[in-house]
Amino acid sequence: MDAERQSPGGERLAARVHQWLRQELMRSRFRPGEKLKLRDLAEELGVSLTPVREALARLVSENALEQVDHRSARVPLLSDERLNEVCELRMELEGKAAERAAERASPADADRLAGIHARMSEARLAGRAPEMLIENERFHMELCNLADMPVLQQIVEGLWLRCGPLNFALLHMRFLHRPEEHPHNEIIRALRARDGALARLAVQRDIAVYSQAILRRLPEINAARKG
Amino acid sequence: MDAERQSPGGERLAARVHQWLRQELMRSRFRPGEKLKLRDLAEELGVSLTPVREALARLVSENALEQVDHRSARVPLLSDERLNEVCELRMELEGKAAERAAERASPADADRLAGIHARMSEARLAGRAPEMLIENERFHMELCNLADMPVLQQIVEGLWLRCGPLNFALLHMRFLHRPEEHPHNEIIRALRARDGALARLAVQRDIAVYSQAILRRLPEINAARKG
DNA sequence: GCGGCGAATTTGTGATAACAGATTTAACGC
DNA sequence: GCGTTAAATCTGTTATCACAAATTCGCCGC
Repeated sequence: MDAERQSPGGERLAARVHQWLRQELMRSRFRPGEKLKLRDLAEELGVSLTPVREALARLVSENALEQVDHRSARVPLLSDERLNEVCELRMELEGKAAERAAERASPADADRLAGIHARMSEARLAGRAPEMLIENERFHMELCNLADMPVLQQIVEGLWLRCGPLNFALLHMRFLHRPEEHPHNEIIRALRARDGALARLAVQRDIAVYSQAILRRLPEINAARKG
Repeated sequence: MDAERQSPGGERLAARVHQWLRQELMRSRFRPGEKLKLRDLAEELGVSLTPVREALARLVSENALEQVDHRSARVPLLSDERLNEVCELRMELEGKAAERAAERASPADADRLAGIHARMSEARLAGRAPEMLIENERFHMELCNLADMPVLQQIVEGLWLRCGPLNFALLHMRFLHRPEEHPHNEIIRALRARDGALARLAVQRDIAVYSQAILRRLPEINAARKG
């Protein structure tokens, strides 16, 4: 770690740690309730405490982590009510984003979204579940991006980050939708038809199904929090 | 500053700096475009760079500040579009909060809100403009609180924080509403009548008027950013 | 005067060390 | 054996230091 002391590419170390942690969180590497330790993370990444500390502080601010006793940071445990609230807000905000996206998307945008969904379906059929999660996130983020509302997009990203640690429960789950009637397909159709209302309903249906599926598993997710 | 070296009351220094900066931001002490310097703030507060650094990192995460060139943090400049987006989201989210608040608020809750509004009106008539801003914020936050949706409340707080630095423009402004028809009064009536739809509309009207007023001043706000 | 170049200062970043509170471990007494 | 307590360790917080990138300032040549 002495080899490249100061960040050479103008890239800040703290930002890299932050990004890395964010990704690991979305990949459900850490379980709800797990405590993240400064020195462990610093050693694994080969950096000092300082950038890790800054990254954790930022993640706490984003509510991706919570400060347990004014001391250490841990992955939050979501109660039923809290998960319901997050999903309700996602339906509200992603619904609005989808509506606006449908009103402004070009055919090329719709194609791009279709490509993401195709890769996601392919990953699912091939059993590459983590990749499926990543592509699913990409689909929703790209849809938000098409709405051209950056503040809204940041808020939605924050809401996703809260649910990330729960998604490992999806890894061993059966299909949530039958492929031919996946809400993503309907979203893509809505974009092509410039039908805002349809896009909103489709994305809300997608979230509702996700919400129900996770909610059923929530007891066992929160029970196995000793690790 | 050597007097109480280590935080005695179990209070973290970084948290205190964060809270202090947040409040100064809401009181419009710093102008949009102004750069916040680590060593200046550290000296003013009598602490070292470390806690200031963490506080700034958190505020950047909350989008209360922005990182300008991957280096220093500054108070964001809001474009017309951005301000419009923030206000649109506030109307959406605070509208929802008001609706839920109206469905669950007790008469005592309505009284409390009426008390806050009374203090706000009093401060305004007495010419204590900064106090008026504080009480106005308190009114909206308390309304969100009554909705019993903590995630929603956090998001709304974040949106307020983005507008905080703009509010100094309100200090020298004429009344936005004639006192007898202030939307806050209608909100209180809606709470007493358990009328969710009315509460939503009233809060949205309040925000819309605010939005228009600030929007008119935005050019001069952003012009005087040499600070 | 004016423009560009280089040194000095400013400013943020990361590592390290000292420290305090909490937790774990160990030992002792009963 | 069991409970209590004290020592050792773990863990997060802060201050200080060293360093690099950016900015500022001043000097020189034209």
